[in-house]
Amino acid sequence: MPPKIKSPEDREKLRYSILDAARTLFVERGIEAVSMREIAKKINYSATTLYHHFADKEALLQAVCDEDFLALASGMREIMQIPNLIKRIQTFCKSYALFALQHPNHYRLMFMTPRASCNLETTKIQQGNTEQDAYAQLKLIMQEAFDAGLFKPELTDFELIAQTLWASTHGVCSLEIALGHEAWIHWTDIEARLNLMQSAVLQGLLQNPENLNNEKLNSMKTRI
Amino acid sequence: MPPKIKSPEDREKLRYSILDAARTLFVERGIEAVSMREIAKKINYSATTLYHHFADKEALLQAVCDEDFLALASGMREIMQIPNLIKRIQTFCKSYALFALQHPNHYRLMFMTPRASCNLETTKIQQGNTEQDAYAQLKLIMQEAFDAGLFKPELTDFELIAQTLWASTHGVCSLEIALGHEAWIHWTDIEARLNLMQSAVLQGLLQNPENLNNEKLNSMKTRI
DNA sequence: CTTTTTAAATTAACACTGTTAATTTAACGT
DNA sequence: ACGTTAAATTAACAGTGTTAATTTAAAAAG
Repeated sequence: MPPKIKSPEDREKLRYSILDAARTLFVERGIEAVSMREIAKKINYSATTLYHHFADKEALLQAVCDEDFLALASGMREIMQIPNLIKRIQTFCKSYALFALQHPNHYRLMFMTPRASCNLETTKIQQGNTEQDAYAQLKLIMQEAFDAGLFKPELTDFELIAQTLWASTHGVCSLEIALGHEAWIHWTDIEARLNLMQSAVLQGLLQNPENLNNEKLNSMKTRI
Repeated sequence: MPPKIKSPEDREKLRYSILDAARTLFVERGIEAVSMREIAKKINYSATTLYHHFADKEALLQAVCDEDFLALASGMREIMQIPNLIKRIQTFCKSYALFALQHPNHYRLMFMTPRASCNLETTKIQQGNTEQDAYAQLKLIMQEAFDAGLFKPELTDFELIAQTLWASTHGVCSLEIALGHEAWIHWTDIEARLNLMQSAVLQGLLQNPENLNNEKLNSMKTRI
C-alpha cells in the first residue's frame, strides 16, 4: 500500500525517523555493520524508500553524524564564553574528549576514517563557520591566545599550535576508541591519560606554564 | 586443472604469493575495497583457494599486516642501541611516524580500527615480546628513562608516560592519515607538526627540557 | 463526481560480496 | 596399474548497496 505521505511536514517526519533508526543501529552495532535493509525494516519501510531521502548509505550516515556534530559545536559555543583563556583551552579539550568517548562511532566516522574523496559536497556542515565547526572554534581560541602572547616566543604559527593541540587530544581519544579494549596493553586510566597529555603539551607550548596548576584542574565534572 | 602443488615448500610459496597479491591491492585500493575474488584473480586462482591458506578475509589481512609490523619492530631494534636516551626516544617516535605515514593502510587497520573481539588469536605477533611488539620496546625505553630520573618528579607511572608519548605521535599521524587530504583544513607541514608535538610533549614530561635542543634535531633523514 | 496527474512506496532485479559444500583432478605411495 | 590423498575448482547460499520499472493512493483538474 504505497503512498502514505503527501504533505511536506510528513515527509520531514519520515526523514527524521530514518535518521533516528539509522543512528540507533549505527551506535549499537557500528558503522559498516548496519545495512540499508535493516534500517528500513526498523521503521517498516522498504529499503528503496531510504534512497528517496538520501543519495546513498554514506550520505545517510553523514547526515546522522552531522546532526550530532552540530550539537557538539553548539555545546562548544558556551565554552567560548569562559573569560580565562587557559581555562577556556582546557575546557575545550576536555569537552571535545568527552564527546569523542561518548560517541565513538560518530567520532570514528568523522575523524578516524579517510574520506573517499572530499565529503565537502556530502556534508551539510559549513566548515570554517564558527557556529558549526569545532575546529574553527579552536582556531579562534588559539589565535586569541597567540595574540595575547601566551605561547613561547619561538612559536610563530598559531594554526600549527592549534593543530598540535587538536592532535594531542585526538591521539588519546582515538587510541582509546580503537584499542581501549585490547587486553595486551595494560592501559592506565583514560582520565589520567587525558590529563597528563593536556598538561604536558600545554607546558610545552605556553610561555609561563607555572600558572597551569593554579587550581585543581584535574577533575572532570562529567565522569566517563 | 586442480592440483599443481604437493611439496610443502611450494605450498609456502603459494601462501606468500597470496600475501603479496593481497598486500598490493590492499595498499593501492584500501582495506575494505579489495575482495577475495580480486586477490585470487591476481594470482590466477579461484577465490576458494585462499580459504585453504587463511581462515577468512580478516585473517588474511591480519597476516599481511603482521609481516610489515614485524619489519617495523625489527627496524626498531636498531634504534634501541642508541646510547643517548633522549635521542633514542626522539628517534623512536620519528621512525614510528615514518612507518605510519608510509604504510597508512596497515596503520589504519592496526591502530585506527576497533578490533571485532580481541585479535589476540588472529595475530601471530607476540604482544609484549620486545622482538616483535613496538609498544613493548617503547615501554622498555620509558622504563629506563624513568629509572634514570629523566622525568618530572610528579610523574610516577612510567606506563602512563609511555602511553602519553605514544598517543601524541599517534595523534599527529592518524589525523594526517584520516584527514590529511581534506581541503577545509589548512594543514601546516606534517614534519612541522610532528616536530612541534614531539618537542612540546617532551618539554612537558622531562625534568630538564633545556638539553632538548642541543643539536638541530628537526630534520628527518628520510623525507616524506 | 469523475478523471487525470503526481509522487510515494513497492517489487524485482543486478552485480557484487564473503564463505562453504560438493566435486573434480592430478600427483603420490604402494 | 591402482587406490589414496590433498589441491583446486565449480556451484551455490545468504547477504550487501543500488536502480529500473511498476503499482497505488492521494491531490488537482475537468
